[in-house]
Amino acid sequence: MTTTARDRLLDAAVEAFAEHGFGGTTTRDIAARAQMSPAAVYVHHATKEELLFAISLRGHQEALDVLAMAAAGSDSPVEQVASMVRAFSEWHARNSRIGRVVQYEFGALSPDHRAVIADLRRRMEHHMRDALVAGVDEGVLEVTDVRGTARAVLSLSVDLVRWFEAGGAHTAAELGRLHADLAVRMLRPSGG
Amino acid sequence: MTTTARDRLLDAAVEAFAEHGFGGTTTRDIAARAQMSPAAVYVHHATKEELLFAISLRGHQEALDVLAMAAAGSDSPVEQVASMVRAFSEWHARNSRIGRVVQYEFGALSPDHRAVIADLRRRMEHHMRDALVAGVDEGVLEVTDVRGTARAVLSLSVDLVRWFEAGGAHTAAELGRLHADLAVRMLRPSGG
DNA sequence: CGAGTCACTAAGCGCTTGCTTAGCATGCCA
DNA sequence: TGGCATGCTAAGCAAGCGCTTAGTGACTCG
Repeated sequence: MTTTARDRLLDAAVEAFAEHGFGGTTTRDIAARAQMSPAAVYVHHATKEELLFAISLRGHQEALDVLAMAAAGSDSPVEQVASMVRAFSEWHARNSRIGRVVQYEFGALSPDHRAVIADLRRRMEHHMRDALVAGVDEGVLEVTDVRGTARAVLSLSVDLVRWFEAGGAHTAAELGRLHADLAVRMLRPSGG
Repeated sequence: MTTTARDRLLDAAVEAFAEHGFGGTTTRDIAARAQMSPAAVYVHHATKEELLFAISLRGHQEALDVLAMAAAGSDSPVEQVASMVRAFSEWHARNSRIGRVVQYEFGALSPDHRAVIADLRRRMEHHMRDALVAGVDEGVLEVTDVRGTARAVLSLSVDLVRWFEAGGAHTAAELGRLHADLAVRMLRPSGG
């Protein structure tokens, strides 16, 4: 199977990059984790940086899809925010190694690749901002700084890749619920 | 001046580690940024990892102090949380390069050094947890999952090192105020 | 004045790095 | 049956790595 070897390589690279960082990972380490010779890496990817880009692109696209699907699931801005945060946190918990590479190794990408990824990131933030603006318009959310608040809400999900481990104090689903609840409370009008 | 050269080296290492990661930084790069020969690095620090540890230790101690001082400034749990989050976010914004090294390069430390830093991190989380527990006891905060919520509140501050840049859309002080406000709203009892 | 200390450098050692080359087994299509 | 593409490996190249060594000039102190 062609896909299998290529995917084994991607999985190995995710683990290695998450553990040692892009700069601290050797192509020999990636090859060994994928049970291949060092040269096999270059059959599937031209450079180490292209391997990182492949991981980063797929990760960002998946995360963006998660947000888009959650936003599309309701017409109520409050439900949209809750659903986005729950799904985004759950995805980051379930894919915490990919998330770490995606979030921390942005600077290791080439300028061209960085531009592609930056665009995906902008679209993620816009999904959240759109829901906040709609909520303010309808009077169901109270947000003075849309840009800063959207980032803060997304930070709840993103930051968990720094410490999350499967089998720890929280499951992915628990964190999703907790963060969704906290996000909604953050944004609700201060009754008055 | 002895201190000057040593500090120039630490500053150079912070910039280099923040930009390329620990593994992606060469001792030659650090030396060049500090305007010294490569061998001069080893006059002041035995290894590259010890340089990282010196940065990480100082950074964690400063951040812990910031939290401790903020917590000590009031008897009201609500004010404590607001003050801690404001100060913690401001510190992370003003020291975003140090913050990035401190937060992202934990895994590059030796096991011994990692244990020292892990203890400082535990104490940071406990400052926040203590305020949350006090607030729940007094009935001024509503928190069901103290551990998860303490982490979420601190995430607002920590995650900004990923994207913050001086001269961007927000100042450090603005982010401090925004995050403090969001944190308090997150925790206030849902009136009823 | 001479011995010792200190911050520093030029040169380089042994090893590892990202990546290449040459070649081999397998499977597909004419 | 033969030619060619595909997926892989053993070996290795040039460059760069962390760190060491031997030595230098400035300073301190008896």
